[in-house]
Amino acid sequence: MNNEVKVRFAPSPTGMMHIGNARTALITWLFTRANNGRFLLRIDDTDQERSKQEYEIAIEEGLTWIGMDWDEKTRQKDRMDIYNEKIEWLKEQGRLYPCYETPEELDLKRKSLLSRKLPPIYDREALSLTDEQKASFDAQGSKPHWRFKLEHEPIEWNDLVRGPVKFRGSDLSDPVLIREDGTPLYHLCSVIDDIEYGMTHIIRGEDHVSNTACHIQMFKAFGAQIPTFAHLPLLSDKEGSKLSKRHGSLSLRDLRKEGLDPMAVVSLMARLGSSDPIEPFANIEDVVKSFDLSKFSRATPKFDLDELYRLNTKILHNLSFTEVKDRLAELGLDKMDGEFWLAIQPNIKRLTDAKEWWRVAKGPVTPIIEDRNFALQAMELLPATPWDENTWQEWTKAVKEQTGRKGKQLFMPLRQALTGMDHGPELGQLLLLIGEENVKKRLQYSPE
RNA sequence: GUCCCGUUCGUCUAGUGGUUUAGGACACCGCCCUUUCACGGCGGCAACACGGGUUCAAAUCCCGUACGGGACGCCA
Repeated sequence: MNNEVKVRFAPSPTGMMHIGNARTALITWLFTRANNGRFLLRIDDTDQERSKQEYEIAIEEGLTWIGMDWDEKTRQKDRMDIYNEKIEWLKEQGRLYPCYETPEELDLKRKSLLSRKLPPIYDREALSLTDEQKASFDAQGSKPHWRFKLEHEPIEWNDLVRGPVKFRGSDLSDPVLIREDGTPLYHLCSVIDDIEYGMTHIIRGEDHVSNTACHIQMFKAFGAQIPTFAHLPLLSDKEGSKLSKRHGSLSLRDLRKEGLDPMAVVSLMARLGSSDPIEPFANIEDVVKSFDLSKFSRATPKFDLDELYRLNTKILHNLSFTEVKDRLAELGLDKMDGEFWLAIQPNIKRLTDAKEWWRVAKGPVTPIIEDRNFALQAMELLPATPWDENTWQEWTKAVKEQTGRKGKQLFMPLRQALTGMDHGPELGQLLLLIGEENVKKRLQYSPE
């Protein structure tokens, strides 16, 4: 007997890991780590039709990318024996009953109820089937699907996010637990695994709230202890409507491809919708330390990509060269060194901007020269190599004395000639990175 | 359609009937720093969805409306 916190994240491998899903995953994980608990990654792949291994791989990649890990991993596909065993037990308890309606018939029933302005809840017709009727269906070769018989009693729990939640059993349809082909469905597998793996807390999206009502009765039916539940609101888009995939690249894989730092994603997702300020974090351990599930609100937070990029910029501005070295290499900037990185770091918004400054230093650059004589004059005054950190000052001082230019009149033409741009990193540092050859070439540049 | 949830500055939120000229963070704007941009420092702007009610007193309690979300699958 121990009180160790045990939590799982249970995605179904039926699509790419979406930012909304990643948020739930991350919060679940942070809660576990903040409580020194055990984290289980459970692949809910009972839907053989839609589950794909490539998605399972993408999920693991995505989670790993944002810094998550897991103490254990399981796959529902591999646990069919256990489910079948529990199914038999449930049948013996009389909590499972066979139904012979076809999907079309059920659909018709729902539509009919809806048109009478009634909630489309299953009418339990199969419950009153006689043994003869069932035998007749079986004789005709009809295979039943099986529903869990809910008790029509109040269901209540204290949700860690939503507070006290109440349901009436009669407001819910008896959930189908077994398909016509005999395979178990989500509700069954999920509850069994939650029991078998000793989950103490179930943290998931609020799309599961009414499922929880059913699940609580299933936990009871199995004689298991009921875990603590927490249902997080789903994210909405900037405008406050449903987060849709149309709105652009919102899968973890896409965000990664965009060159975002995973800590930007973590920083935003760990704080969005909570009363703690959204701030850039350099490492996930600090996020764990400050994590508090009770600070999350019931309201639907808006997800704004711009906010993610802002955080990304701030995080980038604090990364040391060793931390970005590999990622720069991935961008083809394997020749960039620490000195270069330090010079351009304050001027980049995204890591990919580094490529632009590399180009500015190494060329090709189209210099902007409005006064050719001035540029040539400046070139004549260039100090002899080797250059060092004082060279810029020496040079501009000489140019100033010689030409009488000062301030913006002095510096802007030099910047434009050297970089072809009117903004950028400190020229003193840039000068060294561009190098004598390029500097001379650019100062002598003439169009055509 | 039915049930459930939500709605406080642009955004995330604090606030559980009087302590509130509604607080913070980010964004935005301004100033300073900087012989560019960025970084940094300082300051400013800015909100209780709407309508009723309860109360001496309401962002806070109740009812309704609007808007948004969720659920109502032999998906998870």
